[in-house]
Amino acid sequence: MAHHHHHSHVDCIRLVPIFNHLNEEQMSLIAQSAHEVHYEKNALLFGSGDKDDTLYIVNNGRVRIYNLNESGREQTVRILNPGDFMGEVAIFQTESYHSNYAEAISEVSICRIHKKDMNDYLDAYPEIIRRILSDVTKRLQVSEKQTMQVGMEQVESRIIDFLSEYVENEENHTYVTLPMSKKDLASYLGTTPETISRKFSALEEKGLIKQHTHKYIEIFDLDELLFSSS
Amino acid sequence: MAHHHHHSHVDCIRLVPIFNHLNEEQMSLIAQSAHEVHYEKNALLFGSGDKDDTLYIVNNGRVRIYNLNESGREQTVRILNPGDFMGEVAIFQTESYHSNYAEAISEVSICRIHKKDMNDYLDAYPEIIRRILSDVTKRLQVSEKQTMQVGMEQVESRIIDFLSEYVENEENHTYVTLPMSKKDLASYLGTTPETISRKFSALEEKGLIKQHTHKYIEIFDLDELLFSSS
DNA sequence: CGTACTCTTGACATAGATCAATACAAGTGG
DNA sequence: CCACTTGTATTGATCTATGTCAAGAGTACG
Repeated sequence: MAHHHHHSHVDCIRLVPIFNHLNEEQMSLIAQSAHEVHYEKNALLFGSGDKDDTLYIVNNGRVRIYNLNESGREQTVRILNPGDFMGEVAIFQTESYHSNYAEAISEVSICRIHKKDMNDYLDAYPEIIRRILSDVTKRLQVSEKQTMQVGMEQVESRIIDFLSEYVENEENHTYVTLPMSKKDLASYLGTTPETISRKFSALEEKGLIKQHTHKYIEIFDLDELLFSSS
Repeated sequence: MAHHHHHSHVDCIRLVPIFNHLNEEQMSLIAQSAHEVHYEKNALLFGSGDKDDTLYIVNNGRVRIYNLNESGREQTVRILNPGDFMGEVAIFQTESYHSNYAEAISEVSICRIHKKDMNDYLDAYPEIIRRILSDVTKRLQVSEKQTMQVGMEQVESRIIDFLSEYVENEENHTYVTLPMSKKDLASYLGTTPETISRKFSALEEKGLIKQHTHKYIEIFDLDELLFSSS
């Protein structure tokens, strides 16, 4: 399922915000203790309750983190892109158990660094831990916002808010390329695919957006769209 | 509204998990740069968007952190007890703005430490930042769990889950003393006071709990209660 | 002891979940 | 490169949990 490569220099260290302030020499030292691992699409990298003591850094591809409730519904927590890391729960707390699930949503290459090694680097280069803290703090902020949205806002507002975070502009076209399937978007926004589908259709009927393909959505008037949600 | 005291030794440093591994001398050094501030019940310590660059440590009393959505509904994010800290968003990220609201839910005394001073201590005593990271990581985990619950679970399950985290035992009595008003509980669980009220009544009718006072709730059979939610 | 919350209960409205059937898209193997 | 299979997306019909509005009861506090 997962197959291993060994390089003397592992590229991913160089790309990652938590390490890229280091010099070449320092980075290649760290790289030596990192294992590169590949996963195919849909592979489960780890599950809730798994004992583990490595930090995962995404080198290539995308990973989805989610939780399961008792009735088996999934709540997507976040999507990791290259340069993002995960598994810090297992590293920075005394109990080394994962609290959620990580799934490859494309072919993925990952660098894994052991807790023990990581601790050495944290001691040697204190800037690393500051960057990690900054990242985790940011994520806490995002997570708290997501909690509020999921608990208090109508689905339509959540969608609009989500879209507004992914808008791009190009020669007076405003559009969004959804970073995940609508199924996963539903899970991220705490609703069902059916409801997502209906709400997108509703926005389209109101003339606010146009769905060119399932993932490519044109936005006619962003301000009006934002206004309509409040 | 808030009145200031100056002590050469500020007690709160001693009590706080992120500092209490330091020796007396180190703690009193830090204490010297900490300001103790008192707030009365219902005072707002800070609001979303406020520029600020201090870390807040709760010395006495309880503080509620919440967010507001556009329609003015509050989502309670967490309740701080003595020893807990907040405001790390403003400290550990480059932009020094609060992203949520903090309100005293009792009379409160707080220690405030400036970003600049804090950074010095982080450099001098690296263990502090590790403890902070561990705390923030833990909170991220809790927040992600809360997101899932608010998004995916029925209100009754959320209540039961909440109760199960606060159960105490005493001479074959199982009970919960609610750490906040039902109004605030509603906000924490992403619902309304009315719904909370109804669900508690429903649990009582099913013979699973008995509400002796508004905040003191006896639980007859915890296992059965937990079972009934799944 | 009365003013002001918080809490409870009722009646009613509705957003969104669920179930089911069909259409679309993408990936696979011949 | 085209059938075929599998998963994703859409749309409709129905059901239900929970929100909203309103009125009364309980509690706490000055």
